[in-house]
Amino acid sequence: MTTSTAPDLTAAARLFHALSDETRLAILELLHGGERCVCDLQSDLDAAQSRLSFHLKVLREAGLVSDRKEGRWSYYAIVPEALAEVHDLVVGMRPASNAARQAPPAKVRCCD
Amino acid sequence: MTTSTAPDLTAAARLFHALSDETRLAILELLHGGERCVCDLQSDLDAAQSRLSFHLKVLREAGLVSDRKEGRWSYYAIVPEALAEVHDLVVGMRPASNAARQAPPAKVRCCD
DNA sequence: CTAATACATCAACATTTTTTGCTGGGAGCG
DNA sequence: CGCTCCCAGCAAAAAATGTTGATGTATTAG
Repeated sequence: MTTSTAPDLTAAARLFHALSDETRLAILELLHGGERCVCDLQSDLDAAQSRLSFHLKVLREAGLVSDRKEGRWSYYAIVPEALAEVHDLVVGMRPASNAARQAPPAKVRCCD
Repeated sequence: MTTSTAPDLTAAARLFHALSDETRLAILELLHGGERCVCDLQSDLDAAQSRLSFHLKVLREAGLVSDRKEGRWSYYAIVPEALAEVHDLVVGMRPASNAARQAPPAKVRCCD
């Protein structure tokens, strides 16, 4: 109820930040089809291993992907819940449909 | 459906980047209720004018907000279409529901 | 055990992004 | 006009990011 639409800007910013890089979006795109190990991504994206590791870490810390170790491989996958959260954030931003023009009326001084 | 899921990562990254900053998210939150002039934002966010100007520029160039000049004020407002675009991007990322585990099967060498 | 593979992590750098302070222009008031 | 207010833009400093190469640690093969 009182839960105004102020859902922790910091967390939101972190999520969007994780999505704000081409390499990371490319990774997510590859993960779209399902789990992948780092070396797969490495060859598909033709990116240095340490670079991928870095970006995967960002995605992981943002909660957007999960990692699972099996033998000597690490499999990464998208965390649907995180995307759902992003989804909700975006939806929550839409102006109240007919968002009253906030009446910029007879103002003489703006900031008092 | 030739619409491959590769909708220009660059454009997507640019949009998400604009959303990846707390100040900018705070601005959007204020604009949620409708149009606002810069000085309103300035007092509400307690941020330096030039700082706001900078962030508003980022949001504007990303197409997320529009600006309208009236008298000596500049009113900014959310561009719903842009949010819709972001929305679509997020939706398009969801793994194919039961995303086949991509079968990480009997591998001996990973990257050939 | 030794060697090779799959990854994470670290330090050093190059780049980019933000912040801050200042300048200037357009708009309205007295 | 002269003055004040609103706001964009720029230069320099500060902070955050991404890249690269090297090193370290499990895990598995021979």
